[in-house]
Amino acid sequence: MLDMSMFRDHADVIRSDHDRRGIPHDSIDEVIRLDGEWRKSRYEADQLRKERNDAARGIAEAKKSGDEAAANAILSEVADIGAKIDELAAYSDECLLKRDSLRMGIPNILHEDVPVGEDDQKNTLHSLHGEKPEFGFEPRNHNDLIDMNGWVDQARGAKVAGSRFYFMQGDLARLEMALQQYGADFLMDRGYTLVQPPLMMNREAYEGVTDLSDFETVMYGIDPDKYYLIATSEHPLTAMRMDEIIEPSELPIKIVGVSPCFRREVGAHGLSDRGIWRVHQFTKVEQIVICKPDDSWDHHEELLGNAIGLWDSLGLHYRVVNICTGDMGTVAAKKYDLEAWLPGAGAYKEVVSCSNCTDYQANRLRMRYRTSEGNSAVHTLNSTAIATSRTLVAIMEQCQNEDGSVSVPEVLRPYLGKNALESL
RNA sequence: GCCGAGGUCGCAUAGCCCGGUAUUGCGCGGGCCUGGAAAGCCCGUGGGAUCUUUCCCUCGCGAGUUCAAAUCUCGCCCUCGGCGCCA
Repeated sequence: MLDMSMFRDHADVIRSDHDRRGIPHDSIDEVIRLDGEWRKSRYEADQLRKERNDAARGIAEAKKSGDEAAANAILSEVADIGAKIDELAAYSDECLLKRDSLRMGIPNILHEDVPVGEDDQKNTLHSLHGEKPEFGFEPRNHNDLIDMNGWVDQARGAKVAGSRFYFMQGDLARLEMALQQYGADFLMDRGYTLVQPPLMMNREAYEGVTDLSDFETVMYGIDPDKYYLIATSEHPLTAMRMDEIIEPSELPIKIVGVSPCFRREVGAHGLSDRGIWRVHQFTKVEQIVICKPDDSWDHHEELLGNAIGLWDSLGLHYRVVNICTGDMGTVAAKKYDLEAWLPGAGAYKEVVSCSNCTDYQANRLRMRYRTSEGNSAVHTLNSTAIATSRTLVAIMEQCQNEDGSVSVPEVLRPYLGKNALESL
């Protein structure tokens, strides 16, 4: 959510950002109008409240000196003031509520480096990493590899839960655990604190960190308790400090979170999605930074650097892209994706997403830090380190052998105690 | 699940019985003092509006009673403690 000062003093910045995104200005104008209405009615109600408070003080004085007649005189003068205040207050509350629910839907201001374009075809190449693997045979896609090795039981996953649920088993499950451990160790070495978050959140906290439409398409809701299963540990870990005023000495807060992630994946179907590339549940090692506004762009590059260091150490081939305006979403001001090469699919596909959300989440979460000029919103950033299911797919496809076995990346061998994944 | 206690400004606290301007300490920021510091003293330290001067709101949340609610009434949420159940 953008700060109100943006609408009052720099509406032109929001308008030109909407132009870059190719969306209309209606909501901006309406927010500004409602803000004016709110301020006006709020001021009038405040004046009436002042009258009432003055009268109440007068009555208190009169009663203290035993002058009942004077007290009653004041009382009759202000008899109907309460009703007037209620009426104005109801109107001003309504304006405020409308203003802010509209404001929640207005996206963050994009960084100037964000390329303009309508969809992911217009994302720009940032860098290429690792060697594209060459095979002396026709490489298989990961779905064939998990089937022939018995590593994932999709049919029984569908039976006990539903489509896109799965049982992961044997050496692939061991590799999954190794990735979690390795990813967490990698980031702890770089000064990040390991945190395991709650896997469910309440609505209020969740609204602080995500696009509202995600409640329909992404998150699972748990009734009757009104909880939501987290779609990523970014959500609880960012909301962790909501409603807090953070001492500057605590900043930057650097966290590595490890958790299962739950996603409805509404609308995703099709043969190309078979396997574990797009599933309802996976585990993710996530990087989180909460910092002072002036430092956030440096931290954004740091998070990208960590992801690159981690993926380079796995020996995989991938590229980094700079996400364009049309592919950006509501919350981030700038986003890099890492896209791993999948030889079986013959394409680069998204495995890491690295975002600077500036003060957008912090404003909604009322998450501030203390400065000598008062309290000011912090900036929040997040980046995938390892999304296990997709990393497993990249490893399977890039490190596969002709017999269908899969070589384990060097750095993971100590965690598994073997050099290749064996079939079940 | 049952019983009990509690939720007040960044933290800690007083006020609640008996309705009438949110108390004090710590921390933090600024100032005075100093060669410099410490100590001491003074001011500030939640949100908002504003004619820049003042005003309004804020005591877990919401309703009610009242001229007036941190304070009284009702409902809800959360935390802590005890008991029960439990990986």
